[in-house]
Amino acid sequence: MPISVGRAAERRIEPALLGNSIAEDDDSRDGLNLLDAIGATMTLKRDAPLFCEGDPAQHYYKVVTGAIRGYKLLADGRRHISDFFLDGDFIGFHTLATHAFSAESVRDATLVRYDRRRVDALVARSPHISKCLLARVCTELSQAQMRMVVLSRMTARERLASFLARMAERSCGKPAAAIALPMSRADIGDYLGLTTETVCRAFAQLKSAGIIAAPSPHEVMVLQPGALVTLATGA
Amino acid sequence: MPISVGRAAERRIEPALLGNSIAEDDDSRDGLNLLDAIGATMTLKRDAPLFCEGDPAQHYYKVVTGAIRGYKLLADGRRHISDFFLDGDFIGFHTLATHAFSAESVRDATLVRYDRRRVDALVARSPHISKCLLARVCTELSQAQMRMVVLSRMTARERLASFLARMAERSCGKPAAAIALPMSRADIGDYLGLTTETVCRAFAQLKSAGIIAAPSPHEVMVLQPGALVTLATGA
DNA sequence: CGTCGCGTTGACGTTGATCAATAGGCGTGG
DNA sequence: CCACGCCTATTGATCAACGTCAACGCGACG
Repeated sequence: MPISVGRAAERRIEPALLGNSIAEDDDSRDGLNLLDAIGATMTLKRDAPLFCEGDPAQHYYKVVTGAIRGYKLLADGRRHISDFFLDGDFIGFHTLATHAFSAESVRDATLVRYDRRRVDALVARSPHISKCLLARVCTELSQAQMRMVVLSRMTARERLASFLARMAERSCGKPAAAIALPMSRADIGDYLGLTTETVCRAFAQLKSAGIIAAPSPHEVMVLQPGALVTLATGA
Repeated sequence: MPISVGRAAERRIEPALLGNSIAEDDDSRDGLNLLDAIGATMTLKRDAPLFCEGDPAQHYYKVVTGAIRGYKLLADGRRHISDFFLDGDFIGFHTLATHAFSAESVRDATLVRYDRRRVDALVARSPHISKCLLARVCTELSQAQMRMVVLSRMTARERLASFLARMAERSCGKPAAAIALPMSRADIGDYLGLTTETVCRAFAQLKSAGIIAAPSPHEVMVLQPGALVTLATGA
């Protein structure tokens, strides 16, 4: 979720190509931050559930610290991780009546919880927030389509590269600094449609190619960002 | 792809818990049908392009007859079909400034084309349409997450079963009637993350298991709907 | 100090991809 | 109407990527 840095709140509304329905220079983060007033802080222990697929959705959430995994299970236990939610990410704003996936914490986490009815009331009253919300959901849909390409057509090495490129992009604090990977190899595997072992081997391949270095299993340094992106985009 | 009920239900939006942000009633299709007044009919020859990924989005579309495939390409030509759009489907309502995927016709098609600015103006003036739109995009996102499970964790046979179950659900005219499959085996493969040959073999497996019958390569009859759904849901 | 959980590596099996050949439908042109 | 050619579907044979099973190392924690 590449959240572009938002602009000042007061922004001219362009009736241009996008008309009024979707904001192009999306300051949806700022828009949704207006919700903070009605949020309540909560904490979650490692591996603790946040909600389950199919549960009626009563709340929205924002991650403050820690990491949450959203996942879906097949009847026989096969798991797919829909998304990792890290610092600053919103969870659940695209849910309809019930949650479309389960969510639990990867590690100890603190969240802000928003009462759904109060948020919805706020959204209904503010066209600006409403636009931000729609733009955010559209962006997520577009990203989901990109992930489908990864899952359906990329090799293990390319999948891992695309995952690491996304993580690097997110933690864009310092360039050549180590990226934190809070999740386990099994989590990464379930996110990429691979097994733990294949993820390990893909890590080994990227390391021996000199593209990344891994001071520890949960830290990665990108040595050749260009090569990583090339792999990640399937060139 | 919700394998359960009919097409109307798929588009239905639950009233509960949605507060004011999302439709209270289930007529998102009706809501968007209000747009018909500003649409213009057009036709497209087989394999003709409708728009390309990255192009500025000037129009929205609705399929009247025929079939459209939306797809994304990797640099080296690997293709993933994001979705097939069949009779009655809307295309592009979740696009931001530019198209997130390319689209071309699977066979001769007729569409309704909507000018984007006029639609957006309409959306901006009508909270009802706006709610329908948001609900629709949320539903699509949820379906995309289901497809990711299919692509990341299911076998070839299960993937094909899930595709056929979706097609059966869509053409829910007569129960035991033949389902039309307008697209080629290669298209189905690119939709499911498989090769043409593997799709053929999966068809052969489902046929020899007595789950389906295929009067012709582009028609399928579901003989055991229960078995198909069981496979499709990964039980 | 022992155990447990996770990561890593190795050996081997299986699924689906690749390569290749054949068959069938359909349109075109004779 | 028939012959030809092209495109797609199908099937077979082989290959490779990834999954499975297993062993081991290492750090955390009791």
